[in-house]
Amino acid sequence: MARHLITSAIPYINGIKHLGNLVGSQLPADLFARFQRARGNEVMFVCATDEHGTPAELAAAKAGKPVDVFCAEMHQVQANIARRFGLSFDHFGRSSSPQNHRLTQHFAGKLAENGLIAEVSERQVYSNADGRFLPDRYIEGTCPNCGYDKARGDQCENCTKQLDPTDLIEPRSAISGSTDLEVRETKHLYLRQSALRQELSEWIDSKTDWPILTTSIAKKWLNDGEGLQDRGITRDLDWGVPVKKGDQPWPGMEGKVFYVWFDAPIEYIAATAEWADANGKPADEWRRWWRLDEGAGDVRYTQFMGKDNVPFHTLSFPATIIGSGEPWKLVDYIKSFNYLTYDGGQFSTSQGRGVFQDQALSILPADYWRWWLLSHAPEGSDSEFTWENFQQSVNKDLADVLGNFVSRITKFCRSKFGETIPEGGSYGPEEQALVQALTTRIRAYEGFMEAMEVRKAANELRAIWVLGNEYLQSAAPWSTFKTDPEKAAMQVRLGLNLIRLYAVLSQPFIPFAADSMLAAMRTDDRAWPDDVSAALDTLPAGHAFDVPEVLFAKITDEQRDEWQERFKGARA
RNA sequence: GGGCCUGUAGCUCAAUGGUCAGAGCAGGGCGCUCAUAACGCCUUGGUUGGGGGUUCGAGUCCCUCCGGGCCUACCA
Repeated sequence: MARHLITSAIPYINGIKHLGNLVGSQLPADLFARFQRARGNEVMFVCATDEHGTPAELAAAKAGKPVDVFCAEMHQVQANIARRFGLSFDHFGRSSSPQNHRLTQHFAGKLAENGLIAEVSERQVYSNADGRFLPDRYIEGTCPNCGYDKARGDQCENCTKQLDPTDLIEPRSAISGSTDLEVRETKHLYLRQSALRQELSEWIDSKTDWPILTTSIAKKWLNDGEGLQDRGITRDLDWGVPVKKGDQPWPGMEGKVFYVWFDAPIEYIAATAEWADANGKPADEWRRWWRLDEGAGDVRYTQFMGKDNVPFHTLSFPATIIGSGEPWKLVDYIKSFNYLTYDGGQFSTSQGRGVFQDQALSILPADYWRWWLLSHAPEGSDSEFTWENFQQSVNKDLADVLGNFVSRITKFCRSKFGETIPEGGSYGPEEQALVQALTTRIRAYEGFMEAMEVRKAANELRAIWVLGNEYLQSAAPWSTFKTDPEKAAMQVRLGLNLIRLYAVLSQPFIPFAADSMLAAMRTDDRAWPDDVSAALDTLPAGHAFDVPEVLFAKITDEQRDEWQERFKGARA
């Protein structure tokens, strides 16, 4: 039995995410996790909220709440949304957990022991009015290059010139607008990634099967300019993991915390530890997923993320792990995604453009979104959400092809044989051909799922559904019933068994509908169809079932128009 | 500016350098009547963004131009 460790990029805490965040990491990760479990493999699927950093502090302040309270609340909100989308995390943790504090401090201590931490004294902008150091992009002013008056300290959005905050004319805090700024000396820890460049480079070069999107971004950072640069891993903030060297104080670093991007990936490990603690399991239960010397030798580790996360997962986090000198599990495969765009533009949290996760769930069941998003996953390039496409795809694939199949066969059986699987008859050539066609397509489906070819897997699954309609059309039990009721009984029995088969195969994509289908067939047999012929004998003659409610109601033109209007911008 | 990705049917996408560039949707025709006016079969539709080159052979490799997107290290 294979063992799969699966992590999804951890969503930031500062608000409810839009659909792009869902399709870029959590949803495909869930698809893969569900598939591997369905195949009988052992799976550890973890995710968490990413809770540290300046934006979290500012969002909390805006909400008028202490940051820890704000994060605890938002964690619950996000956990609830994730549950309602059917995201099957074994644990949904928090990067602010005590487990992550300990592990982050542990890694920093090991890196320091190995000479991979440098203490650097630098000058940063401090805002007296805000009482905090300001990250470059939180400083605004007039661009010295083009005169644009809302240039940010890292770059001018108008002329795209790279800037240093001290270049700005009349700089002010982007938070309060205060011009009472000063440059202060402050000391920070840097992770000496440059010292690990060769090792990282060879490691990346060995990953020849990774998506181009993943490796090209990594190589750019490794080779651009002077090569991989060291990265500051501490910040002058109140909220975060206090800087410590293992469990010891770090002289000179009092009052500082680790940089969010240092502790966030470590949360993958910590979330697994949180899982063990939450379930009353001893530490070796989680360590067997992460420590090569404690049982993780046969684990395959797959990460899912949007392309913006790639540098941290291909370089910074591996540098942390390799640099620790300890046998922690490195990622085996990184599946990265492009962006989902909304009606020709970007989803925008600030402008309320596009559909947010809570809104999506408030208008349609999760499976509608799961199906559309996964079958249109932005694998090769960015993909676009439009209401027309969404309505068309969902109505056709889910309502017409799958839902109507379930409806027509169950209702036909009820009217001719009652709500019990009918007896009699045996397979002819048509049924043999169907089994053969199903087998071919199911094997292809497995291959695509194994390879995380999400769109291709969706296409194949849809083609499997279509086979059911093709069979019914040519078998025509409504005709055979008139001349040969036994044959019609066999055809109907096969059709009803297809519903269970489809539920099992479709469950990674549309888990809620799959559950409804199994419930209607009054079975909980989720055995994977390694033998298709046997799988179609699962429900025997005499087995009672229910005609289910409409599985997928269609999206009407009126609904589509209303939603299009409602979500075009300026969130209520 | 630099780097990377991308451009294939009206739309969304496929195609280890090798038959006539294929699917789904949309459009058109026919069939069926079990079904959510659903399903099935057939079918229209292409100078693969433009131009040049390498090759026996290019959607695929090279050069160049045009369009779209992303990244560029203190947002995460």
